Amino acid sequence: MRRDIFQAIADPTRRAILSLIALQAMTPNAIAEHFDSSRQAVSKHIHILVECDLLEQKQDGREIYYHFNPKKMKEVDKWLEQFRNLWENRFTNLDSLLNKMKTAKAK
Amino acid sequence: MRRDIFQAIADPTRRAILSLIALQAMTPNAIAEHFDSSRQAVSKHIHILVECDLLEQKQDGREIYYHFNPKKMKEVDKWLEQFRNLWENRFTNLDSLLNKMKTAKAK
DNA sequence: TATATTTGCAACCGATTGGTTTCTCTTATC
DNA sequence: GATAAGAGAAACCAATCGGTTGCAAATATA
Repeated sequence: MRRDIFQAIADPTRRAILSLIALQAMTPNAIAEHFDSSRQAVSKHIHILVECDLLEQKQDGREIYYHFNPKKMKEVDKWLEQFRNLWENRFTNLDSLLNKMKTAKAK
Repeated sequence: MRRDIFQAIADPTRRAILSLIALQAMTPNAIAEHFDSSRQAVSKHIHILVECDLLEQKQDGREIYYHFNPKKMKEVDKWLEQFRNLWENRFTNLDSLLNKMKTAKAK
């Protein structure tokens, strides 16, 4: 099943894993030590993150190092783009323009 | 139950609703017309978006207009901040710095 | 070679999710 | 006043989620 990046970052544990891996590549065991749940539960989260390309794995003997893939995270930033002008500059967006026109009409 | 904004934007229908409302405030019926599922299903999505402050409602007679709240969406942008330098400028982040040090050591 | 470590995979389970249908309430409209 | 329309609330349901335990495979290490 194909995973969605928005679904991937919906879980707080997965967001915490991403914050960890973004600083340094780690093995599943090392990651799991940071959480209360079992290694297998963490491993399932990692699997989901790999499925949607947020993490990449590099085998080293019997250990697997998981690396963060920033390019994929960029997709969320890209989606946010449509809203960014709404909180950065409220006077240039279409909504306030329409409101202005309505107000002008009403007078 | 308190909702999480990341859980709120995890659903594709809810993301589509947000994109709609960001352009113009709308009533539940008007929103529901854009989707295949029932009005009640869409209404539940709206309810979730209101719960986590992504939407605000303004009553007008028997109609309710839902408005987009950009400030709340800013929270996602804030969370992305920790990853932004990783895709914008790979040479200033800690990871590549450590890699450089490792490479230097190996020589 | 025997044993320990690291990891993934499968089965199972209760809670949550997203959908439906049905109902009630409020507000226009005839 | 009677009827229609807009919207929320509740009950129900199949599917998915996040967790667990148990097991198998591959790789170090004694």
